[in-house]
Amino acid sequence: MCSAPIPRSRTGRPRSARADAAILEATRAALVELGWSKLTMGDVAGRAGVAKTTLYRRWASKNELVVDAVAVLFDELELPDRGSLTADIEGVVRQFAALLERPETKTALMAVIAESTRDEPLRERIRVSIVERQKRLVLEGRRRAQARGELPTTSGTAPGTDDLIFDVIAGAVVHRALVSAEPVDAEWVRRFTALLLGGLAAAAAQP
Amino acid sequence: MCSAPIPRSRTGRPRSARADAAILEATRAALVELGWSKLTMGDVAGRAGVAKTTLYRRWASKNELVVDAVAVLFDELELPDRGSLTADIEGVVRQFAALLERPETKTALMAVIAESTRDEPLRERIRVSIVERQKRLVLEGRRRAQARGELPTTSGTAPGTDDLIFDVIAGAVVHRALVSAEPVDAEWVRRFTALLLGGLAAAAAQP
DNA sequence: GCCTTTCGCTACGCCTCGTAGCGTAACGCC
DNA sequence: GGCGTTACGCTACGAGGCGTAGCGAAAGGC
Repeated sequence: MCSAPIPRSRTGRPRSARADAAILEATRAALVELGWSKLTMGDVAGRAGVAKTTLYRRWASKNELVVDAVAVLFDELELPDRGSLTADIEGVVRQFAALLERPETKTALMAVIAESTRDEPLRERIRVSIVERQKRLVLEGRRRAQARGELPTTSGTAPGTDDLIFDVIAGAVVHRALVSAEPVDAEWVRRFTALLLGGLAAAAAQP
Repeated sequence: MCSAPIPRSRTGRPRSARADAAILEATRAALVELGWSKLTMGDVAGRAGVAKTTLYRRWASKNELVVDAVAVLFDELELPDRGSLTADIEGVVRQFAALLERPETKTALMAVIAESTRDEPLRERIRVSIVERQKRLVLEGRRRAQARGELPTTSGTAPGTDDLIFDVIAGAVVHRALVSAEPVDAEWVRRFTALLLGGLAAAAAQP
């Protein structure tokens, strides 16, 4: 999330936090207007009102800049208690779909993932800033469902189940929205959730 | 799939089919070596032994070229009858995962999908050349499972079910392999298939 | 008030893009 | 076999982005 992890000198002129915010905001604006492929570092610098060199002092490449600019959007995802596991899943699926509808996430997410297949540090950055960060939703949802008695306790659950569920939910929604390019409407959400819950129930029945 | 659909004049020197094949092969080789972002049209032309202008006469952009170069790889997917729906699903999931392990598909697939979010014709090209084309696997698998009595007949199945299943399978595997960047090993395949089948069984029990 | 670091700015070499123009090569048709 | 048509290889070009270097000025810590 932060442009320079920690090891920054204590002396000298400090980096402008204002510039950081302006750059990330400008990056998102540029993504909306231009999309990933036509976004240029010079353009972002111009929008943010900073010099291009300032930009390169903080982010080594367009990839890392965009990851940071988009990552914060995913933190908007929430999991309010809707009373049942079904409602909780449907709610988060709808939220995630809405997030993927936004042009800046739509055009950036797949692009940085594509780049990450050839760039291990970038993949790690994505994993830490976005993927692992949002698994909290699965953990919270399961914890709540267990409290309600809708799912068996953790002791009876195989390790890696949360990862599996996360891949299924996020993967299906992304594929529906960006690859199939068809709407994630109420009907689809209902049916997908029913499918997933049916699978979870079956798994709970016979470990 | 074909570079120029059909409306090509009958007179004059015909386009070299040899060049077509060489270009697509060179594109795949370049994807393996350089990845998506560093692949250039000039480089592909050089590898294929053709002039850069020849390349532009057939494909308007790098995006369309790569879609055509990669699309044929997906046709390798097969669905041999493995005796049960479980085995059929596990088999195709393994095949799909193996395909996504190949560097040329790994780096290209996400990239062209990212581009397609801002390029309607490209999205359509992907849909026709790859996505819709591979739904045949779902249709065939369901048909077979119905013949075995493992699934109810089509009449009792809601429309769009095949699309849902396709999004779940393809989405989950892609997400596991490229986003989570963890191996699609035998254990994961087994558990994912069990989850999906449990969901299908539940859906069949109560329409 | 000095030292250190960042800042904005300008300029640069390098590369890729996509196109234009040329002469030549390969085919269908008569 | 000749003619018309189209594709081909080649060269060259302007446009534009990349990433870096070097400068003087500004903004903090001590």
